[in-house]
Amino acid sequence: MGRPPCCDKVGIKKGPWTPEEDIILVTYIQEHGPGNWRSVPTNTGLLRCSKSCRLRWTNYLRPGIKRGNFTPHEEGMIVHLQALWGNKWAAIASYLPQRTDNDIKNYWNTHLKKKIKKLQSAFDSQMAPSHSPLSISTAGKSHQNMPSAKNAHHYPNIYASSTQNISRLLEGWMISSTPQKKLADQETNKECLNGLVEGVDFEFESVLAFDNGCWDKMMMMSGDYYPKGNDKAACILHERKLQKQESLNNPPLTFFDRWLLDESASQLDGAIEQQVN
DNA sequence: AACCCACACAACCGCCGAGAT
DNA sequence: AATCTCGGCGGTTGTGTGGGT
Repeated sequence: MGRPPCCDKVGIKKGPWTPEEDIILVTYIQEHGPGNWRSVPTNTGLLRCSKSCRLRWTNYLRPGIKRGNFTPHEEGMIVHLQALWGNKWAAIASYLPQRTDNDIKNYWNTHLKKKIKKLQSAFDSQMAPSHSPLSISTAGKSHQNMPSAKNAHHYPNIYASSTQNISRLLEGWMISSTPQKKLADQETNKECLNGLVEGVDFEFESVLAFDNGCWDKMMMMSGDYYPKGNDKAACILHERKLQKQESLNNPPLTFFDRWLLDESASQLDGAIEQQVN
């Protein structure tokens, strides 16, 4: 068979990351920028495989990641996009700034799938399946114009907050007042408004505004996509990659916008909220 | 108090594509 | 053209937590 997975190597640690490991990883990435993951375990002394380091950074330590409950609008976005594209989590995540594909995938598998199953059976009992807007999509493989992907609770109070702290520390490393930070501020505003319609709408619009390469630009500024500290050649190469991605990453939103804004979308949100209550 | 079980989610695995050699 | 390396993605698993009995 093929070569053994990198994480099967002797001496490679598995399991939950400790705060100490996180700090080592974050410190290294602060100095060298994300990328070249192969060299990370070697240079940091971390007993983790490169893949594990990359995932830890991408899903948890990367600045600007929002954790915690999904808003009804985020739920709605996920449901619509899943229906549209299937289980293309990375693509869906590209329309939900601050959420990782892993987070969305988990949320779908643990919450939304069940909710929709229930709702769908309720719909099915009342009308023909073709009228249901809630069918769990098996689409995805057939969609050629997909946007390309890029992108402790076990110690919820202590560890999650330590991760947040690391993220906050990193915000100082980021360029101040990035679009991402503005979004975080908007989110804070929204939370302050505590469910007021204005606040929710504000966030919703900001989500829809993530078009025309905003995401890529944001990621560049956050340092996730841009090879900070790497040599010039790597940067040029990266620019080329970005240009190439940009042409793939920005599907026309007009259809999607209309979908999200049409009546069925609000019906769905209502249905979901009803199901939650 | 002890056990069981469902849940939530972090982390891993396997596969794939792109780029380099 | 073939092979290798790296990084990304989606599916799945492992494990701690909390609620119920």
